[in-house]
Amino acid sequence: MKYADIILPLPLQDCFTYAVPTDMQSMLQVGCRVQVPFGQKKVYIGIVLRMHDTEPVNYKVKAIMRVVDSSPVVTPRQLELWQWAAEYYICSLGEVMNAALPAGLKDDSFRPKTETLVHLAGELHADKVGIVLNFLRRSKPQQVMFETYLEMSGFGRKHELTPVTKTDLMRMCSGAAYTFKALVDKKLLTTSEQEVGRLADVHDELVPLSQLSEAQQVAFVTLLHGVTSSGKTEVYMHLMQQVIDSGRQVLYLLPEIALTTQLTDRLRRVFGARMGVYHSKFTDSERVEVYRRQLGSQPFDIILGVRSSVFLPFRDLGLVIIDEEHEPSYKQQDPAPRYHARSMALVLARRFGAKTLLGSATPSVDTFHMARTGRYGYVSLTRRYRDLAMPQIHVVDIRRLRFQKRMRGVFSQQLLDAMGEALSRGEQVILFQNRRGYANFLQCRTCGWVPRCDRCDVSLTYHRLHGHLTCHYCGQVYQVPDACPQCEGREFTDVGMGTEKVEAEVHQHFPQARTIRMDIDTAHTRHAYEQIIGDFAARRYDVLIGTQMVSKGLDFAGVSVVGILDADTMLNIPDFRSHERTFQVVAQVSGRAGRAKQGGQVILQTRSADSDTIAQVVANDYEAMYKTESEEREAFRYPPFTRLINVYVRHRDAQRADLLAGDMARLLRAAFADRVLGPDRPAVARVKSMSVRKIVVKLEKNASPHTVRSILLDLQARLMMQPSANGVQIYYDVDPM
DNA sequence: AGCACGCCGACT
DNA sequence: GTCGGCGTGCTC
Repeated sequence: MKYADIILPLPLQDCFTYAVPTDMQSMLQVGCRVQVPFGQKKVYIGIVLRMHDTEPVNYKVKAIMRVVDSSPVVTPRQLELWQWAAEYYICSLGEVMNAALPAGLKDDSFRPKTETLVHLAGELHADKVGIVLNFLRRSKPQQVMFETYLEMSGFGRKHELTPVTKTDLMRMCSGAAYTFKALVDKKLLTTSEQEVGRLADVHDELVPLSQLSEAQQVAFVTLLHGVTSSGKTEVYMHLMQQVIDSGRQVLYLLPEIALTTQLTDRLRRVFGARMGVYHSKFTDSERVEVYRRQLGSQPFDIILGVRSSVFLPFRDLGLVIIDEEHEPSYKQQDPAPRYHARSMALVLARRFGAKTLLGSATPSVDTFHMARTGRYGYVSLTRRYRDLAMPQIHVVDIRRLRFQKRMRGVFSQQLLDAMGEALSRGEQVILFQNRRGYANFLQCRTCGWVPRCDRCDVSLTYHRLHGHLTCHYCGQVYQVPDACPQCEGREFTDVGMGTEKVEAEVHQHFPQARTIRMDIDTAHTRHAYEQIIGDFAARRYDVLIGTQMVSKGLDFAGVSVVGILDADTMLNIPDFRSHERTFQVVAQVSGRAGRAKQGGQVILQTRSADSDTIAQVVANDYEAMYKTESEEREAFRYPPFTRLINVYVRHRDAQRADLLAGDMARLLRAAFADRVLGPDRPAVARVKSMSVRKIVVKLEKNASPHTVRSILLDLQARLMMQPSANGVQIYYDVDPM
């Protein structure tokens, strides 16, 4: 075993082969981290993928500098999953490594957290302490600190002194660091370092699970289609208990935004310290600790985590729960690997022979299709927990109202009336508007000019609060121009409406109402997000105005009215899933109403009042939505009847992007015939100064991912051989969302 | 992804 | 005459 193939955390297709120095040969194992030189001066931490004796030809191998681990940090099972992901999502193993390992395992920066313990110097006998105190008389701070230490350690009261941490000591006597140092220098106190975990200790008392209804007992495998509040979490907890009792592990996946303290606390009360939480908002060191703990002999029985927790090491996984399985945020968008945690979790579960449970009130058409065609089991929980009434949805045709000039800003009279009544009864209101900012964009009154981003093909969003314009694609901030660059006009109108403008209009109609906004601008951190939710739940606000964020499983007992200001923004997105999305979002947002005792009402404003989707949402008829959607998708060959791969061609120069995308499409057509669509300009055709073109490939469901990958990479290589292909970037999005 | 090598504009 | 712009090509 003189050579090792190493995965480096880079977007490079191949592994790199290094020589294993003789002294390392006995200790090196597949899955261990190694430190290797790369290029002229770079040093990387890589993962051993394979060990062998085949001497590479054509280049001189470099040697491994250091073996970081004495035992693997990536198990053979994980490596298999990495390879599956790289193949299926057409990316490099290095990119998968980047997604799979917390940063602390990639850059060698992780140090176990230690704390300093303070002890009485060994040679200092009890009878000498009085002398010492006398001796310290001249320095009051030193005397105080020493006395504090004696007090805290139980000196004179106990035989065995209690360990005192330096942090606690300093806090108790509010002493200075140099005072402490003086005591150590005088050999009165000594210190030692002790490793401590960052993971908070949990000693909660565990509450037994309540008896489950009959329907819940049946739900063991498969798609759990349960309306909001039907008690899905109870079912999950019951199954989790069974699985951990049998000694196997559970992975409970949640979309980022749904991982709230509410849910964590609830699970924590039942499972206590047997559950670990893996969340991107935790510090990297905390994530490293969870990761390492899963490798060790005492792993958590349950991992509650977000997308990336599918990459954690598991010893014996018995159950995977994918909650809110329809959530698009399970799909990683930008840096490769563009993986879908739901698909990865299904693969992971299959490899372990673990049961999988997909839960949603509004399942994805893809998952529902699998259930309908008998490949997944199906359990429906139709009764709302404690038989809460489903909210009533009233559709308001704002197209007609606008035509009749009967809209009052963003509000219909009907919505204003409902809000007014609710507020006067002391109830709360949620307004949903899937757009941040104040106005959608600004427009010159005279010539119609619209400020756009320099680097992206989008109009800029006006944020009145900060008085500036931002690009929601690259984040670039712009000042509002004094005059229109086209006609020198000085007046601008704001077109469209975002959450900020909605809030301003609420103030106009209800000056006394206390309002709060929730979108990425106001809830950028987990803390800010939970603060808003907490404040609203505690009734410190009357009206919550938000984007998608407000739709996620939050329980607000005081809400009786939900207003959806403009359902069309979602409905008209040019994407084959836009109707499914609209149904899901409206259903989820509506679920926020009627948690109150008397059942709430939803006012849905739309310009497409006669569309099928709106009718289906109003009737709460998921099956009808599924039927329309699946017929349409079967006819036009979209998922779940095909598998899509988006091929993106990117170039600094727009014309070259067009040209090369055309070339790529021709190559693709030669291989995949009429399964190829495009090239097209995506909705945003230029991002960060790069022009983007999109080609869609629709493949049969049974097409081998391996074959598809090799064909695509082969075509890509052929494209890159053209001299004109200089500077082009090709990337793939498999199963795009 | 980095980083070095390499060939063309504004400066001590 | 150089310093440095970022185009292009390689990294075991």
